[in-house]
Formats: sequence, structure tokens, C-alpha cells
Amino acid sequence: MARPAGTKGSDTAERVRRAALSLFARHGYAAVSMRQIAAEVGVQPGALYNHFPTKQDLLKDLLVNHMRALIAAWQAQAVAGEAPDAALERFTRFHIRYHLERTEEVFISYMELRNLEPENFDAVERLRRAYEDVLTAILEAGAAAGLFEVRQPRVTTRALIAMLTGVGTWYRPGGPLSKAEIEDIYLTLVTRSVTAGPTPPGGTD
Amino acid sequence: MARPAGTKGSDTAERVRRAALSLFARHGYAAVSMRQIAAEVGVQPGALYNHFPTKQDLLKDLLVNHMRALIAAWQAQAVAGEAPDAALERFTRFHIRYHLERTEEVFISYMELRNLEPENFDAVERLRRAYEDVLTAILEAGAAAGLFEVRQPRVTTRALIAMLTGVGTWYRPGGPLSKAEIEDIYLTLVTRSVTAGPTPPGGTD
Amino acid sequence: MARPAGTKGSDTAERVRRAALSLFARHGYAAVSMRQIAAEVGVQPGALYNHFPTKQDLLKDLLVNHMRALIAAWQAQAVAGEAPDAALERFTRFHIRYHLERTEEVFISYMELRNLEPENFDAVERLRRAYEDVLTAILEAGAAAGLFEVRQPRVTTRALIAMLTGVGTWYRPGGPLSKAEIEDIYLTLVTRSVTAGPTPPGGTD
Amino acid sequence: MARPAGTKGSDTAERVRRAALSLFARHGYAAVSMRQIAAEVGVQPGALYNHFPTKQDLLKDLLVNHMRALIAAWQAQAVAGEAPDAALERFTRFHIRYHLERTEEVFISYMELRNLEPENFDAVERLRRAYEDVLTAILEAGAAAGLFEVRQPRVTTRALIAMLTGVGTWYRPGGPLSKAEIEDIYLTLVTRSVTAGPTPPGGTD
DNA sequence: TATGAATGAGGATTCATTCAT
DNA sequence: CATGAATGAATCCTCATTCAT
Repeated sequence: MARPAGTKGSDTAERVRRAALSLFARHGYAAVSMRQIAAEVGVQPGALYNHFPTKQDLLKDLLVNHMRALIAAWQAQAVAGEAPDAALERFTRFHIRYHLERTEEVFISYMELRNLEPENFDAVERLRRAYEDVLTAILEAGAAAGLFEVRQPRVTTRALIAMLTGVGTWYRPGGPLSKAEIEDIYLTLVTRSVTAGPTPPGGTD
Repeated sequence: MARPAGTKGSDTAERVRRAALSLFARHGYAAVSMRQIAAEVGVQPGALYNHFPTKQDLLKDLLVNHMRALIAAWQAQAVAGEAPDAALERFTRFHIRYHLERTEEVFISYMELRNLEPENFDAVERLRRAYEDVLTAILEAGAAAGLFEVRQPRVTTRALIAMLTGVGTWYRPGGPLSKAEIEDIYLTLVTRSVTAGPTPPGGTD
Repeated sequence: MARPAGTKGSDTAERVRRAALSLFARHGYAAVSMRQIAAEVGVQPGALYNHFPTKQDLLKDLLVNHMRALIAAWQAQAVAGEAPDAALERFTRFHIRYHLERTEEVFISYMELRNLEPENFDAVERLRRAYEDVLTAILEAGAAAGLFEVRQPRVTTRALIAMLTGVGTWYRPGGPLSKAEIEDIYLTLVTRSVTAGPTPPGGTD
Repeated sequence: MARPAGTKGSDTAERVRRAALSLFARHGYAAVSMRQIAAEVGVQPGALYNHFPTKQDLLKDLLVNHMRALIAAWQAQAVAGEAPDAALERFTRFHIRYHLERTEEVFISYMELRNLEPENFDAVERLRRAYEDVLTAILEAGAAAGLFEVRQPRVTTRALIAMLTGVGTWYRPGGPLSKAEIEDIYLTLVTRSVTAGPTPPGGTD
């Protein structure tokens, strides 16, 4: 597992990525200048262009790599052939844990989509869709197995992911709840919401 | 003489508000220039400053007024003394309906918070908190009445509001689902998630 | 001596003059905006244009009126046929006293000349020249009478007026010296400087 | 290899200084725009900011450097231990000569003080005070030696410096008087004014 | 790779002035 | 006379980007 020879070199690109990530998360892509990023890295603005051809490429790099890493992390956790209810728990816990550990990446992934040029936007959307497919598949498998009751798997997927991802907007380390407690609370919400239960009072159709 | 009092001619401020709302929603506060807003209104940039002293004040005006209008709209719908389950349905349907009708206000209210200067941020946060209190109170009343099972009303409030508000990020008029169907689907998710049901596999550990 | 009928009305013009005088003196003509002047007067910017057609006219009004008032004040003090040495003292004391009482007018009269458009500049310069003529005449009369020794009356006039006027740049009421003491000190400097005395070491070479 | 150390190519900063000096002297700091300066230098406005962080810094640079150069120039001329009357002549001639050669720097040094922000103003005032100290020391030494009669050395210093510096406000090369003649005239005025002579008629009363 | 200086465009805001009311 | 809203131009300064060194 030794680092491949030749990877020794300048880690400037990585330091640029980290500075940009942090600044974009705090102030937003449009509000952050290349000068600010350069200052954070400790380099002159021109030097950034040795590593990323444009500011837009820097944003795309961050968003695409985040989605790729997210998907790869899930794949490392997923257990093939697992029962849908166990898979839903695994996914829920994974999603919360991962999103609480990468709040900056998560934040800009949801906030800066509109600042991507169309081509880059599409690339990220394809990856996002691939990630959503994971949950949709679990929901559909659970419904097929009679474990879950899900009317619109795609809609439900988005509703649940919005709910789970939302945790990052208010969670702060050191708050009254541990990450484990948060996981449990959200898991309960998720599980119940896809399990046949009391029909809501007004329920139309 | 039928002119309503206070409507003294120039509605430029209102047109500025609308142009800014639409542009901020599409491109983000930081990415929109006062020039662009002025052009949309059909006025010279300097004229904007007769109505809003700074760009920041324009943003604050939009966010504060949105939150005030949201709260006022709920108060016009709320039924005092209603049973918690009926109130939950009323709130859920109201929230979705309102948020599907004001997608731009909703969007910037969640996206541009970080672009508010601290004082303005606090003002908006107080209003947001007041709105969340509505749902928290319903959940607590329902739990007290034995209708709901809610472990952390504050956390659950945020989780549900994130889920419900998220609808605006993907809903597009003319899509396969009507607003009424969407209301029903989300209502089911919400209701189940706060109703005692099957314990999730992993339990509370 | 009753005020002529019809002069009762709005003193806005006078309040504008005073606000402009004070602001120009403190910050300079170019650095003061019509808005600032209007704010000081307690009026909207547009209202200024009912009294002065342009900002430039306001400056010209202040400078021209200052020079006219200065000359008129001297004429009220001057004693026809007075001996040159007594006249020099009278002039010196008058100049210092007047300039210590109108520091703002004096200041802008020397500072803002270059901000006058050519026509207005010429008008002020003619008045300034008329005032300088007073001292020049005294010096020339004194030289003719053998009381003074003055090589270049015009140059000397300017040197002495620069010296005397300079008092306003450092005098502050409440300082260690009274106005009377200052008058005396400067009078001594002036008198000696035009009186035949010890030849300076380096002579005329 | 003959390039003097430190002369690494771009002398833009110096050209900016010179353009700003000339423009400030002619029109006043507040009335000159960075665009005008840039145009005079032959560069885009933004380029100025590679050399001076703000317009204010440019002004401060000019005033501080002028005062430093003035003091250094005097120090290069001063003769330690010289008799006070000779020193007064040396100082007077030096001051006039220097001020006639640097009319622009002198002019803005007296005109633009009020446009300095407090911190910068204080820095310049300290230097000005240091320069005044030179003349004050000469006057005091001369008074102690019985050569001069000076009532208030500090006040007299300011009066004489105002007189001497004022020469720049009317002197134009090519006029009827040579610089040497002007030096002589002013030297006579200065010398007499600090030398015991005829008491002015009105005395001290 | 990195620097420092430059460009050309555009940022928010302010300006003197005008004018209908 | 005064207001309030508007104009059109200008303000200082910052931007992403380029490029010779």
C-alpha cells in the first residue's frame, strides 16, 4: 500500500481544494474570489491557474469528487443481498454519519449546483441520481417484499433524503445529542414513514 | 378617489422586490448585480437606492417579509383548540401548499441565510424559530395526548420541515403528480413518522 | 434701518450658505456633496436648486461675498490721511482680527480658488488684488515718507499677507495666547520687516 | 550587470506617484479620480492597486515622503555649531530654494492635510513638527546669544514658515524676479523681523 | 511552479442635477 | 418652495484571468 512513486510532488492542488471547499461552504461560490482562495493557500492568485484552469473547474472538481466519494463510500458499506429493512437501516445510518462528517462538501453540493455550468451540472446530477437510486431500490425491494408501503418510491426517496440531509443544517458538534442518538431518531422517522401504519386522518384517495 | 390609501403612484419598490426575488432565486444573491436588478425593473441602477439603501437591505427585506407572510398565512389557517392529529394534517398541507406556491421565496430563504449580515440573520432566525414552534407545539400536544410518539420534538420538527420544504427542490408544475397527490404522499410520510409503529430493526441500542 | 418689506421670507438660502461654508471648510469643496449640504440644512437635495443654480455657484457666492465683506470691513475701519506707520498697524491688527473671526471663510478663500471655474476665479482674483492694493499702498506711502524700507512692495505685500493669514492655520481659541497677544507679536514682525535695520549677514550678493 | 540593485524593471509605482502628485496639485485630491491618474500613467485603473492599496495610501505616501525628503535635505545642508544668524540665513535660503523647486509637493502638503485619515495625518504632523523644530532651535539659540529678539519662538516659527512657504503661491518661473532676488527679499524680511528694532507704534498695550 | 504586474470588465454605490407633483 | 423619484455618469475598488519572468 505504499504511495506510488511519483506522487511525492506538490500538494498545492490539494491545498487549493481544501481552501476553496471551506470558503465556498462559508460564503458561497459567487462570493469567494480566487484571491481569497490564494491568500488562504498562501500563494499568489496566478498560481492557482497552474492547478485548475478556471474557478468553475475548481467548483466542478469539488462537487464531482464529493459525489464520487459518497457513492464509493456507500459501496464499501453495502451488503449484497441484504434484507430491505436491514438495508434501509444501513443506508440511513450511513447517510447521516457520512453527511455529519462532510458537512462542507454536503453543503456546497446542495447550494452551488446552480453555479455549475450546464455540462458540469449534468455530470453532478447523474451522480446524484445514481446515489438516489440506491435508496429507491431499497424502497422498491421492501415494498415488493411486503415490508414497506411506499406509494411513489422516487418521491419518497427525495423526501427522505431531504430529511436526512437536513440534519447537517442544524447539527453542531457539542450539542445536546450525540451522533448516535441523532441516527436513532432519524432512523425511527424513516422506518415508520415507509411502514404501513395508521392512515392519516384526511387521506385522500 | 378610489385609489387605496398609501398607493401613491410609484410602485417601483415593489417591482424591485419582485425582480430581486426572481434573480436571487435563479442565480444567488452574490451572483446578481444591482445593475441586473435595475435592468429587469427598467430603471437606472442609481434609482434602486431611492428604495433600498443597500443590496443587503434588499435581501433582508425579502427574507424578513417572507417569514412574516408565512407566519401570518398560517395564523389565518390555524384553528384554535383543534385536535393534534387534525392540526398536524392542517399544518402539513398548509406548509406544502404554501411552499409550492412561493418556491422562489422559500428557496432564497434557505439559500441566502449566510449572506445576511449578523443582525439581519438574527432577525430572520427569530422568525424561523417562531414558525418551527408551531409544529413543535403540535407534536408535543399530540405526544401528551397519546396520539403521537415523538422522542425529540425539536429535532423532529426540523427533520419534518426539511422533508416538507424539500419538495420545492424537485417539484415542477406539469409533472406527473398533482399538488394534491404530493400533499397526500407527504402527509402519509409525516403522519407515520410520528406515530408509534414497528420499532426499526436496529432499535435504540 | 428697518428691514425692507418683503425680505421677511425664507432664510433657506442663508442656511444653505452657512452649511456649505462649514462643510467646504472642513472637507473641501470637491469632497462635499450637495446631499450633505441638504442634510445639514434639513432639506432634500433638490431644494437647494431653488436657491443656487449649481454647486459651483454656491462656491462662487461664498468666495465673492467673503472678499466683498472683507474689503467693506476694511473700508469701515480705514482712516483717510493716516500716517503710514499708523496705517500699517491698523491694517495688521484689522487683518488678524478679521481673519481670526472668519476662519472658515478665510480658509476656503485660499483653498478653493482652484475649484472655481475661470470666470468666477477672475472675479475673486480681482477682489483679492483690490485688497492687496491696500497694503501695497501703505507700504509705498511709508517708503516714500522714509518710514519704511521696502524693496518690492508687491512681493512684500504677498509675503506679509501670507504670514498674517497663516495665523488661522494654527490659532485655536482657548490656546495659551490671547488674540491681543497674537496681534502684538505679528505686528512686531510686520513692523520690523519693513523697517530699515541690520543688513542680513549674506547681503544681496 | 550594471543595473543598480533594486531597480528591477517596473517603475510603475514611481510613475503613479508623479502623476498623482501633479494631478493632486492642480485639482485637489478629492477632485482627482484614480481613472485620471491611471490614464496619465498609461495604464488601466486596476493596475494602480498593485502599487498602492487605496487612493488614501497614495496621498499619504506623497505627503510623508515629501516631509522626509525635506528634512533629509536640510540635514544635508545644516552645519553643526554654526552661529544663529548664519544658520537663520542658511535655513531661510534653503527653505525658499527647496520650496520653489518642489512647488507641487509643497502645495499638496499644505492643502491636502485635511484629506488625510487621522492616522496618516498624525504621521505627517509629527514630521512637520520636526521640521519646525529646526527653525525654533535657531531662533532660541539666537535669542540666547543676544542676536535675535523673539517673543514666542513657536509662534514666530509658524509665522515665518507661513511667510516663506507662501512664496510658492505666487512665484512663477520667468517672472520679473530671479530666485536669488526673491531669496534676498525674504531673507531681509526674516532677519529684520527677529532683530530688535524700532518698537512698533502701538506697542504691547 | 510561482510571482508580480497587467488587463478589461464589472462590482456597489454616489454624484450633480432635473422635474412632475 | 419643497419633495421624491429619476437619470446618466462617475466614484473607488475588485474580479477572473493572462503572461513574461
